[in-house]
Amino acid sequence: MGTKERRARQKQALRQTILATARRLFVEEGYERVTMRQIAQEIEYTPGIIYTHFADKKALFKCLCGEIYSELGKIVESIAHGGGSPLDRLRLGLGAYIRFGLANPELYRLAFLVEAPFGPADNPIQAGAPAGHAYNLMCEVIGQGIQCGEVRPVQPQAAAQTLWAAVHGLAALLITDQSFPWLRTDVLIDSLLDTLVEGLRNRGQRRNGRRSRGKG
Amino acid sequence: MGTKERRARQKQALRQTILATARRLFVEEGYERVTMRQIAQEIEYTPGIIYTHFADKKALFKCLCGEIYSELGKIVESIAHGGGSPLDRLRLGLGAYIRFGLANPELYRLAFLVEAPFGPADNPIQAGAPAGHAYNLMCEVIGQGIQCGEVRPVQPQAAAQTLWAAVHGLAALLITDQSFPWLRTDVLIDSLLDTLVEGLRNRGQRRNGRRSRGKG
Amino acid sequence: MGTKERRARQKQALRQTILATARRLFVEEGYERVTMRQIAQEIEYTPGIIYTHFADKKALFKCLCGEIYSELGKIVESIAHGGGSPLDRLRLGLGAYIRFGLANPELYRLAFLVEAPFGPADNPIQAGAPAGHAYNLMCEVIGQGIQCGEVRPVQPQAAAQTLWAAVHGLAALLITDQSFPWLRTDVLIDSLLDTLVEGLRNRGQRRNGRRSRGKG
Amino acid sequence: MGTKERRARQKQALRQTILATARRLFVEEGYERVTMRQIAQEIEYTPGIIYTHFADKKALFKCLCGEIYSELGKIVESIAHGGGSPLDRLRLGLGAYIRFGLANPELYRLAFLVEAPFGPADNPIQAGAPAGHAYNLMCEVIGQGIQCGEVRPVQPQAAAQTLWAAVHGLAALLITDQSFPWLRTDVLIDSLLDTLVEGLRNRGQRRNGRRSRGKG
DNA sequence: TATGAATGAGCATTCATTCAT
DNA sequence: TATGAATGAATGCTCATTCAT
Repeated sequence: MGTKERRARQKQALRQTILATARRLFVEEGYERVTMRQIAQEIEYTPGIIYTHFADKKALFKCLCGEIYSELGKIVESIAHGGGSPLDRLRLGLGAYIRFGLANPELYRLAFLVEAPFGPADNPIQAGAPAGHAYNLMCEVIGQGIQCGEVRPVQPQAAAQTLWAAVHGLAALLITDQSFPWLRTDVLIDSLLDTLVEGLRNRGQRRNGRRSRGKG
Repeated sequence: MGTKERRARQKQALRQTILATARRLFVEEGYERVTMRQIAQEIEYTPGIIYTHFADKKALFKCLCGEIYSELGKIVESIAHGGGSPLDRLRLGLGAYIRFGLANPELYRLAFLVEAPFGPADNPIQAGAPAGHAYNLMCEVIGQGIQCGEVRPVQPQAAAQTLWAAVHGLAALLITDQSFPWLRTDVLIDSLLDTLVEGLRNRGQRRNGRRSRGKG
Repeated sequence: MGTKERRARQKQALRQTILATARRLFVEEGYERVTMRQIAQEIEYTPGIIYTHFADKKALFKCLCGEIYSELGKIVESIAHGGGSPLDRLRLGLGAYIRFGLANPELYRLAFLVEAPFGPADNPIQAGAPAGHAYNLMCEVIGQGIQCGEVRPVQPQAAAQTLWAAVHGLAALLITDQSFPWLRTDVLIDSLLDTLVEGLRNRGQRRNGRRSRGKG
Repeated sequence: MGTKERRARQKQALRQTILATARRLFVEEGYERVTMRQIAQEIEYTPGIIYTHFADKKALFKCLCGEIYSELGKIVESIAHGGGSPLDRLRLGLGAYIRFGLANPELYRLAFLVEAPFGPADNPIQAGAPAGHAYNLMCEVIGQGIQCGEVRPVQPQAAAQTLWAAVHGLAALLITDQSFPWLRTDVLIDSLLDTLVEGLRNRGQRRNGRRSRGKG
């Protein structure tokens, strides 16, 4: 009989409803200001029901974060694994990162801007393989760029952290600070990526840097 | 009567004490986790006294934000008005921005990270003239750089917003995400500024770009 | 139909399982701290099932108490009916009482220590015929002791109540107060029984009773 | 001005009211079943007020226990320090103990029968100097009795623990089990004390006491 | 018979805020 | 001006119990 299945499906659906509602509220109001009662009320259940799906408020929040890190990680990876020169792939990946953040401001805020209730120990950002993996990929790609002479001889890790910081900054400000007279998003993204990529590019004074020679 | 004056002075002093204490606490623990009692206890008064200076907790917080925007703005300005080539001044200013943020993670967090209990409507960031002024200055300096050939022909506003975003990103991540295995702060700041400045520098194919000539 | 019987048997079995599990849990954690869910989980059923056997938590608890009084009563009886002089039987019975209590601290606690959710009105201790029976036996044995000259001429009821109180006290304290630096259980039991039995013993009208002779 | 004093007095009065009410409720219903709300309602204040006098529910309870241990300890001490032979003093002290328990059944219940929310670590019974002191005194008095030949050669600690257990048992049962057909309190106390004291008394130091002869 | 989703009342505790003094 | 007692509403969370299936 399908009774069991239907029940399981319904339970899953409710779980999703809880997650979606919580996600929205956390984003709108911040972790601390959202109450379990509020979430319950929004989904028209009693608070207790949430505890049949998540151990506590923190667990609910963590679950949301996990989802997001995973999504973001996958996107970046898929691009970094694609074709093109290292700097091209870097540019694409960073662009995808920002655009994902801007396309999902709630998620991005949730994952990187909402004050997390985590101690440094159980921060899912590093525990989460996907995010860590994406970071490692960036280091790799930068290393490849250096080897093939496309990228200045920088420390790959420093560069990777730098690049991440920069794109995070743009995403964060655009999401957070909607009252500032920002230029068009496309313009800003291009401007940032131009600056970052050109700032990393090997200008090949001594060697045969492709670009500079091609242009010179 | 000097009595009145003395009283006014005392009141001002108390107000400052409250602000200083609140700043420290908000920063150490976050807006939500700081209680009025905590502040009062720290200054060795009763909670009620705070309400003779500020309407409520939110008002106290807003007042602090205003102060911070102002401080940051002044620092950046002072450097941008100094000597050196445009890119040099830019680099100095951006570095000062990050370093100020990292030296005062508390304030920075307070001013730019989301814990604020503000809706987008009453965010004091837009009201803050000082911050706006610093932004205008950056545009100006970039314009000067373009004119003297040191900087690629970019749109000054786009570049200014881009640069701010990048340095904000680094400050924000370093402050927020203490569980990530960051490299040394100095290395990261230099790496970021190198990338940004080089990414903006005119590679002087025709003219005498300082850097390329010095190295070539 | 054997079906009906089997069902009845199964239901009985489940009831026993519930009782056994509840007994263990109540004892390990106390009435208030045991939850119906906990019991249900332990027997691998859902909480609802308990309500098909017992009206509510209180009823379940009462049922357990009844069982316990009965067990204790039987043990004491069996010994009192055995052989030996009255004081010997008394000593054996009292010892058995304490040892039963200490061997089943859970049950003892359940039956005689205050965690019960009963008002004085519906305390099942008075309803428990078995316990009462054991008490009557004690009076009888003491009477026999007096008659045969082994026991001082005391009021049998007073002595019986006294003895019960004393052994109860030791059992209760040892069970309840595990933080006190008690001596070895055996030592304490012997010490108590020595004192009680000697305190009751007739000091030798026929034999060389010390005191009476010393005084005479 | 007496304002401060009056306030202090009022605060003390409220504290006493809280203690008295809590004591009554804890005794009537047991620690777990009493809620802070209940106490608050009873004294016609909001729950918060309790927390201005006691850190939490546990602290409130501990405070009550402390009071009781102290009272009991003092009573026993004062008697043990009085005049008379060791056994006389012992008898008086034990009697006082029971009578205090019966005269203050609520307190006694609170201190020794209510299921305490303490781990073995922070049980005030041993931390509490008064109770511990009383116990030491008993050992001492018993030791004196042995030395002067009034008491059988027993292990003082074992005897002390035994005696305490016995009187506790009587107090506990009389308080707890009001439905049993107990004889008159006086009769029971005398009966118990007779048995205990005679059970401890040395039977014929100079002559042929059974035990001493066997050993001598 | 047994499930398990769901409830509703309740818990200890916290805190911004008020107000008589 | 400053106090501090007191409030009232809220918070995260728990649990005995119910009931459609």
